[in-house]
Amino acid sequence: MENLPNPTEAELEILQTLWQTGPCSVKQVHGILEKKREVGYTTILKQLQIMLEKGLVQRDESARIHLYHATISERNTKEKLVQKFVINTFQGSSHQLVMQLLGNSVASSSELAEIKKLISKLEDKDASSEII
Amino acid sequence: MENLPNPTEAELEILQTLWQTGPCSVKQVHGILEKKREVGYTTILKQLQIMLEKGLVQRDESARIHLYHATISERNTKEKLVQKFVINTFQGSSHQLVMQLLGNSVASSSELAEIKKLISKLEDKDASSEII
DNA sequence: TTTTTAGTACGAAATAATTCGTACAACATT
DNA sequence: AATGTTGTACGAATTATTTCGTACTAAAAA
Repeated sequence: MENLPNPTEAELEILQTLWQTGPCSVKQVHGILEKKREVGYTTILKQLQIMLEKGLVQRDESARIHLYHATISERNTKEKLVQKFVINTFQGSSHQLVMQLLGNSVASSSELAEIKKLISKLEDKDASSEII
Repeated sequence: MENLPNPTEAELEILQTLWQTGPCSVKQVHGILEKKREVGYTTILKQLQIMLEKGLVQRDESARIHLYHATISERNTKEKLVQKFVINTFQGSSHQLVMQLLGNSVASSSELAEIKKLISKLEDKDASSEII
């Protein structure tokens, strides 16, 4: 349970690739990211090396072509990032953020339904804890 | 309608102060922020000067003590920051972010009620647009 | 008028983040 | 074996962010 630093923006972009694709060579990561924006091969290589130093990724060096994989889970990483964002931007009030998200983004009706379902579940939990 | 850069983390901290308190001198901002963390007076001064250059704040120089105020609205700024965050972290899916927020943060029942109310309103809007 | 106080301006150091050029190494092909 | 191809390593430039020391200026106090 080490305490790794939060990934930076560029690092997160690479992590997303690794989460989605699984273990990747530098070339693979570069190929994927280059479709989104122009970026040099060695830039990605260097990023991955830095992330290795930080412990954000590990690599399999048994073959000549090293394969990198994320050492932190998508779920956990995003939770931390969200937490930090909420503190910085909404002084810790995630409720405010939810309200703004609902107000701005046009959620589809199926998405709204899903959210309502989750809320009901939460309310049930709430109610049962009140009984104690 | 200029297009100003998004504030950095330290800049946002200062903006929050200005939004909450209204026009402030450097000393006032410093006084407020120093309660949260140790920070030098000239650091805040310099930040405000940089923010002035960027156009994030304006100042009233008519008196000896300059008064700074935000040029960008809290609402608008946070919308942009949220948008960027959602793109970086959730590939643009604000729905995912909402679900994670609800799942993690323990919302109070009154907050949940408020969210439900907003959803109903959104569903009404949705329904009326479907009729077309 | 001299001195002290309270402010702003300026420059620049420290740190972090991002990017890439060049060199070197291993493998494949001729 | 010689040559080309495809990797990794290393160093360093660039840019953004954050911080603060020192100098200067205007006002207030003595």
